[in-house]
Amino acid sequence: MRLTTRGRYAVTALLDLALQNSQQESAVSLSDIAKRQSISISYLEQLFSKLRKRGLVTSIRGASGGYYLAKPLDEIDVMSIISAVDESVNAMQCEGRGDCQGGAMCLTHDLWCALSNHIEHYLKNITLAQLLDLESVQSVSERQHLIAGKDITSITLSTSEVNPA
Amino acid sequence: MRLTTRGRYAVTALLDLALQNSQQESAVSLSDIAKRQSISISYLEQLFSKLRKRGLVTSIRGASGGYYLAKPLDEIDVMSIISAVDESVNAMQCEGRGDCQGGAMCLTHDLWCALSNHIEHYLKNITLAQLLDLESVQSVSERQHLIAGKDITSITLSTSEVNPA
DNA sequence: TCAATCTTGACTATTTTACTCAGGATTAAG
DNA sequence: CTTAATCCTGAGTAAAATAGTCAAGATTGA
Repeated sequence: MRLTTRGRYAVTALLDLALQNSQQESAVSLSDIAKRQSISISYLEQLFSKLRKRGLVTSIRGASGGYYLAKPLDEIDVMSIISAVDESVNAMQCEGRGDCQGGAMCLTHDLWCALSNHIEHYLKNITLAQLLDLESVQSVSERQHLIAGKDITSITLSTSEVNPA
Repeated sequence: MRLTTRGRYAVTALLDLALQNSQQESAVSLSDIAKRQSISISYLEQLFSKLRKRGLVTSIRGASGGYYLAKPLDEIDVMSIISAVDESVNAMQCEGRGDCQGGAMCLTHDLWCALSNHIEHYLKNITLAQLLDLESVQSVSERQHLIAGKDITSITLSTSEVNPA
């Protein structure tokens, strides 16, 4: 199982790209994203290389080049982003093969298998479109001068049923 | 976010302990668990030290000593086990403080916050008692000679709604 | 032309993981 | 009382992963 800052950076960067794309016609350069989100350009280059190979972004080379989202906002989910930059989001060391314990299945195989599926399903159902609508994303992006302030209705992630506290 | 093999080993070991406790009166030694689950004794000692400090197991020192579960099976959930041996299962680097980006909240703060809550809630609702009832745990433990074979009704983890495939 | 940008791949410091090792404390059994 | 089995503690370590940096090149708008 890997849910590290790398995946987080990737989602943040794509969210920034999405916000900027909505404000301007031209491609968005990595140096812009780097400044705004406090991520090093070199590191972003690494991440975007993988994102491009997975078909999540398209690139324009040369001066005034940069990146665009390759798909509509509601067709890019968080799971795709994370799995593009991390090798796996799999909680199982046997990668589903069931040979955890010297070729045989270990006691907790099914537990980790179910957990992986659970997380995967959860992240697959959150798209960039949904994230953009979040109130918190709106307010943070205003602070970062990504977009102009606008009236929004308060939208929350559908986690009320899993976070009753 | 940390869901590594360490947490896995801990759950596996406690599951072994639970199974053995149900078969014998005496305390279960780490060397027994080590043999059956292919985990080194030294590593188990490290894990059980943390599990004891969290009140999940009780120990008996000296010859023919060992461990018992400190609570009933249905009061020990997977989340407690994992958080006992891993520092955190928190997907956020700011640990919920919201100072992800140089003191301010980053764009994806709420997403990771929701994800953490989601996983946490999921794992809190799986207890050792439930795991013991799993058909796969039963069959694996029979292979490991932990328990005698017995007729069981097929019970599955309640993941059908998250794993439709 | 040239400066901005993407592209690629190698390199590196730090941290985490998954252990091992050594020695001490405790206690049931002989 | 002695001994062996066990828990207990803390330090040490090799390998892997993470989170980057660095250098050199390719492309292209201005």
